[in-house]
Amino acid sequence: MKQNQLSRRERQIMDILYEHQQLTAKVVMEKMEDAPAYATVRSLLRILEEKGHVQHSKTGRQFVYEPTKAREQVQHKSLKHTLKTFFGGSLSQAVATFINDPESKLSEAELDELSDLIEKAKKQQRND
Amino acid sequence: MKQNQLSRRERQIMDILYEHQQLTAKVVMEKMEDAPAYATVRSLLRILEEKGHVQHSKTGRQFVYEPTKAREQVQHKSLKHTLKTFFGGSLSQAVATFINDPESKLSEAELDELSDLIEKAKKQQRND
DNA sequence: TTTGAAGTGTGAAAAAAATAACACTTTTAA
DNA sequence: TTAAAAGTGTTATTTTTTTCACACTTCAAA
Repeated sequence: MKQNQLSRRERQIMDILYEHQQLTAKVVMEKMEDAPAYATVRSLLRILEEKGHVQHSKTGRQFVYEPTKAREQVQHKSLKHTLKTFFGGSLSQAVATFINDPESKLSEAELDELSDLIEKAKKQQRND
Repeated sequence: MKQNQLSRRERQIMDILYEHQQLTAKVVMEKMEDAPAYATVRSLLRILEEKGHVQHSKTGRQFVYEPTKAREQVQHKSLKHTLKTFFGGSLSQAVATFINDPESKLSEAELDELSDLIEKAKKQQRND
């Protein structure tokens, strides 16, 4: 089976693992929406491991699972997909949506950080 | 079945529809990776319509499909999910990743647009 | 040193998803 | 005005996913 074609449950678990990096089957289960039985979660983790998406290490008698690919390798791809699908590929459109959402409430610190990033990028560009 | 629990193929088709807004079954098929038979794509579209994710109108004898929910209603949610899963919920972390990627090559115009957005957000915040 | 608590492994049944054949309908152009 | 081209609708089969019961293993403490 192809790498990217995760099923619904597989995707759900991978997202949880990427968010938290290292978890036991039990904790994964607790974080799942509409969680199935514990045995089921373990099965899914084992399948994900067979497919090479996940690896485990032992801590005492427990298995601790984590994604095999570093978050960094996946995050950019995921962001790009969201931008492509919903924002015509435009980062600024996405930022605008986010900023304008009353829920998001960016802190002043975060806004400053953003300014810095953009200033740096502008300078970078002038030097090319 | 629950709204958000789209299957792999359903998700794939919805993404294509959100990206392009209005498409016939044939064009959806062309845009699918590992596309199945035409009949299959039509079936999936009909299922998505039954579930309320998609609607169609007739143009001549063709059906033209589009998502029922406006892109705007969904895009923010999608972005938020990506930020949560891969960037600890931080917009600036995501922007940083994107800017630093050599592939992304933001235009000067886009950088300016971003500056503006952030300036406005800062002013807005001071007035709260 | 044994028993039970807390883990993991296996395999098979049930449910859901994916696929496509075939029947039906509408349009168009010969 | 008819036939064939280009659509859509239905339904059944196959494949994949999801589920979990039960067997097995390991550790810890009585």
